[in-house]
Amino acid sequence: MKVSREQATENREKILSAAAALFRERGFEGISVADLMKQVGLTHGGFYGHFKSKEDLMAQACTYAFEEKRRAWNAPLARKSEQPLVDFANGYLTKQHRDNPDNGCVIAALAVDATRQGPAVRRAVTEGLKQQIEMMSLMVTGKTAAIRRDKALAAYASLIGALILSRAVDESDLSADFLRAVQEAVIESA
Amino acid sequence: MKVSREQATENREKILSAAAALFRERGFEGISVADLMKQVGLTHGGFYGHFKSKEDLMAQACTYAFEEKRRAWNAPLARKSEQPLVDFANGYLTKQHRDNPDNGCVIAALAVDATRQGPAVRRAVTEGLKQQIEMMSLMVTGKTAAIRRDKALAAYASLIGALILSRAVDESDLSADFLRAVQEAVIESA
DNA sequence: TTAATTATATGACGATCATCATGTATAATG
DNA sequence: CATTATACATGATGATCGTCATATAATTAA
Repeated sequence: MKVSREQATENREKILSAAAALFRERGFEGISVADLMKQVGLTHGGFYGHFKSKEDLMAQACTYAFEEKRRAWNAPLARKSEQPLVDFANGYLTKQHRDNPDNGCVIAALAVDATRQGPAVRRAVTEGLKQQIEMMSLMVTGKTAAIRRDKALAAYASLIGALILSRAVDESDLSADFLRAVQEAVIESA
Repeated sequence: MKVSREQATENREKILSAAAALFRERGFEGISVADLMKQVGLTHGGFYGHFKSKEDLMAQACTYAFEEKRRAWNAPLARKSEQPLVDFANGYLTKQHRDNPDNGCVIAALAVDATRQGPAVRRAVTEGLKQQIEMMSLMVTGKTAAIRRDKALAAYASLIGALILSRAVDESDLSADFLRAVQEAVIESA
């Protein structure tokens, strides 16, 4: 059955959106092409009309998810907060974010997975990460751009580390401690 | 073919050791039972004489790897270094460590994977992580034990974050920058 | 309206996987 | 030495996977 050109474009977008969520939630290998298409309401065969391969989708879904998050995370800068980094960290290191990876940070959810994927995925992840770092460079203070960049690199490593650890442990107190301890460390360093 | 009881124990140990390395290198799903056994020089059938399931092996391999690393990473404390945290970070944030995950930090390699595994794996990872945090609490300074623990939590998040990011990106300059920036941040905070 | 195009559905392919049943040769036991 | 126990080998099972060939039906173009 064919579908209007408009509908087809919408379907493609739905696949991307569902993949961006499911990959973050379950990892790249945690969702099959068939299951993904089922979630979108299509059958598996149609997938290859939209994407060259599953790996092609992985890369595009990462880029899609990065763009999706960029606007939301730029809020502290957009509203010209006095302490944008602290605001950003406060939003990033929440239980809400920890418990909803499907709508969360691409890096925290998929960076390790991406290490084991092909060049296209690595490329997409690196580009998204670099844009994140650029954004965070605007949130820190420092005499030179190089100093600000280093601060951003270190701060981002802290944030994704804390989120990953808070997700990995099976003790809720310890999980919360990671979020809080790094939040306080960010505040202190600001 | 049967094998001496001693040889069987040795084989079990070899499976654990190989799994601890291969899981860290490729992720839990990145190595099959058959391939793992081949690396050890055995066939896949014998596996289930040693382990209840692959997930059982995952959990045991994590515990094995944690113990393997504990001694090495305790060195700065054992030699009563003046700045044990800095020494530890200097060893942790190296290209050598980045490029050899199979012999490296269990958490940096498998924490995200573990999030998607069953209770046994989560348990093993949480226990290993807690011991790491305890060790790092002895490397930092602070008035109370609670303060030292918070410092250790934050420092560890930074370290694993930096290592994960340095492994994920496909630009060697950026990769090195993550290692260096966090190294400097640790030195500064000490 | 007719013809060409194409988005999706159906079904199949070969590969890979975890797991298990069974066979076999050797160690352990007496 | 004879018997039993068992560690491992072989091979099979059913499930799942990515991918593709083909069919179908509806849109688009003429």
